[in-house]
Amino acid sequence: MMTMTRDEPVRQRLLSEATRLFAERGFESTSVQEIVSAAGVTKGAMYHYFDSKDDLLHEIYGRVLRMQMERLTHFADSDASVSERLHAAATDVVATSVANLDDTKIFFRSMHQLAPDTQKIVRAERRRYHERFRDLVAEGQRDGVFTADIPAEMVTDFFFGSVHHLGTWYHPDGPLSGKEVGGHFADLLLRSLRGKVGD
Amino acid sequence: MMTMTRDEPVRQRLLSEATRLFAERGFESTSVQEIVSAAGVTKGAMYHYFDSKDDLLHEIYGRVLRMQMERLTHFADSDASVSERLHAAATDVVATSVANLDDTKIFFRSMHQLAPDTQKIVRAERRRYHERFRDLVAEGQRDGVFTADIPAEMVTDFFFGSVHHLGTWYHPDGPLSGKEVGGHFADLLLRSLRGKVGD
Amino acid sequence: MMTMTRDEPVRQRLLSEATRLFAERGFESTSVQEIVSAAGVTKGAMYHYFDSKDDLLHEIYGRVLRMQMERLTHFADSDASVSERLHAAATDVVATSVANLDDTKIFFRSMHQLAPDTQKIVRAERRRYHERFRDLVAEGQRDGVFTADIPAEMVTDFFFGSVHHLGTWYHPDGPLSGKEVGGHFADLLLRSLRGKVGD
Amino acid sequence: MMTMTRDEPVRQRLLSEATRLFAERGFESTSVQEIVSAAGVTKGAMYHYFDSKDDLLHEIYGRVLRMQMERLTHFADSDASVSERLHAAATDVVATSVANLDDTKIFFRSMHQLAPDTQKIVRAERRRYHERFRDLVAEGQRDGVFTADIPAEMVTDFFFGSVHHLGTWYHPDGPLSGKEVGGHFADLLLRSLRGKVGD
DNA sequence: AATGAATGAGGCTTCATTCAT
DNA sequence: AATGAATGAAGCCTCATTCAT
Repeated sequence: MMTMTRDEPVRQRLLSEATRLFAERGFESTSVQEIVSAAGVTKGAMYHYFDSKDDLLHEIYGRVLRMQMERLTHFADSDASVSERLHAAATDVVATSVANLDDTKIFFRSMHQLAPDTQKIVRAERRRYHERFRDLVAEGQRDGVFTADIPAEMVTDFFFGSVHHLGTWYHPDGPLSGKEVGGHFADLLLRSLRGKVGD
Repeated sequence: MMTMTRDEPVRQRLLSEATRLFAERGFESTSVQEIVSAAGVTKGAMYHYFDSKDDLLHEIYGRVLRMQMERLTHFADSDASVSERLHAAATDVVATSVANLDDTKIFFRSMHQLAPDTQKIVRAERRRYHERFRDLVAEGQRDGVFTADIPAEMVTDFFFGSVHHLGTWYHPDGPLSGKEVGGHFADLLLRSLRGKVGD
Repeated sequence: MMTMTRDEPVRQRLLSEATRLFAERGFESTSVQEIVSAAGVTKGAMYHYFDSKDDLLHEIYGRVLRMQMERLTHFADSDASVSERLHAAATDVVATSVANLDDTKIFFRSMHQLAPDTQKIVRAERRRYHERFRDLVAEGQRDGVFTADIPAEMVTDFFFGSVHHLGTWYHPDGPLSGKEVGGHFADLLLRSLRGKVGD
Repeated sequence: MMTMTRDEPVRQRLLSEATRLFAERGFESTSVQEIVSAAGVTKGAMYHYFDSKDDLLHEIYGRVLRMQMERLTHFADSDASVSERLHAAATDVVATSVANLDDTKIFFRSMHQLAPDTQKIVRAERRRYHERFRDLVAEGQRDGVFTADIPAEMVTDFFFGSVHHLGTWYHPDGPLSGKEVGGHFADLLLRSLRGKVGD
């Protein structure tokens, strides 16, 4: 009587399969036909839920960005010291990137394939995320906890380069968990901010 | 009757324009027609010098890898201390990546677009480069100069992630030269290897 | 539970919007989605009132033909002289075509888009209308009021070509009203039927 | 040794078949596939010679307009009286329209299917043609040869409506040749311009 | 060394229509 | 009376590559 199928199933399946395929072979090399076949529906169904192939990619970006921003805010706004907050946030973004490795692979590889307008929207959202992280570094620098001899902006780019690169080398069945890699990455970051001890 | 154009010019121009276009809009989104138009020749000319579009990309990878390997070897094999050698090598790869920003943009973005066989060749070459750099880190760790609590392999991936990410944010007309960014990056790397001083 | 919308409004709105859109961009270039969106309903509603997109167009033709036939009959059956009757009928069809310019634009432009069977029906109806007008011309020729050196059939096609062409050049906000244009057209027609006065 | 095949064959065949098909079933209802199949080539060949389906239609319009303008100029610039020149031009445009009935069918039926920019170009060209004809009428009115009680502009629209309508009713295998119909049409036009003799 | 016509496969998208509700 | 998800066919166009010259 009352339908239980929410609007989720088909739409969700399309997003999942698209994510998997885009990560596997790239946005441009994945055909809409492959996506809908994998999701078990027809093209018409896809165009019922999404405006275009571009829109599908846009949704993937949106999902990732919303999640990462939410998590970053959570860690950045805690009561711990700035070192602890930055360490926690850094560990988490690595763990999350590893847990959603397909998203990570797609992120920087496919950004330039988005339509110009869509790209602008995504870049702006991404910029906000970047700035929230950078502010954490800057806060530590202002407080004298971190060395200030390298611009917070560059430190952030330095670190996120490493994060985005995870998709290139990390394998889920390798020896280290995402959390462990995250810990190492956070250590590397924090140490590099300790300044010119013996230099 | 009289041919003035030597073999080089056309081939070179094709490679240059292809590099520029692949960086600007991606490999898959650049048509052979666009490349030859930009180079001022016709398709026939391109297929005279290159086997395929894939081959063109392969050449770009080859050129980059040959150059980077040569430079890395130069710095890694010098007589300086391992710290100095790693610092110099790190600075140089950043400066070189920035000087050839289009190559940097292409590198990780388009690797998966190469034909499987070509890809295998490029990955192997890239692996050798990675290992040479990693060996430098491992050498410092063995010698006790660098902390060994994080695998040299991971440190290398950590650092090269930052390097490859340069294409995403560096602008030639920004405030910092490639050498300066290289210096900062090398500092961050070296410091993060100094180990658990006060942690 | 309580439905306020009567059958008419939605059906009428669909016909109006379809007419407007078909005139504006053509039958084939107008999608069912555009029609129902413009009418503020969904596709299901349209398929409730009409069998198909073709049926919608058919209804438009039917409406126009019924109206024009009715008006022509009115003028053609009056008591006036054949010249007066033809002049009045000619004036009126122009004025009416101008008053319903969208219908006029659609008429000959989209006839061939109708399904074969529907087309046959429309053409037959149109033929009856044409014949009624032609008979008026023929009557005048038989009575010696009009010159008979040009077949009534051709005179009719000559005149209706001009009428159907109105959609191409007439603008409601121009200097002349539909009635005025009708008067001029009727004059041109009647004069051309006066025969070889000084020729 | 020396190739004789001019760029004509394939391109010409494509234009011919497209003209035939557009006239037969309309621009929108004719697929590119149907055109190239009819011409015995593949789609790629068509897109080698034409930018788009729209461009193909544009070429058809161009060809017709160039021809008609040339012929009109020829008749309008002769040494005969204005009546004779107008009669000759009117007769000729009808004969030519009948000789190229497919072009005539396409002309007003498909104009609105052209891309906005293409449409603007075609309309401007068409406008020039229209004005040349109208000037002939105006000249006669100025000279007192034709009655001036109806604007030359409207007389021109009146007449060309009839001409464009030819595609709807004329059949090459009917009793009258194009020249004969042209003569009748020209008579109707000229007579309607003789003014209020006995009215 | 280089051209340019031509292929054939495949890509994204649109759309009229149906159907369960 | 009306919704909206889904289909399936078709449409326009792009493109890497080949080949005769």
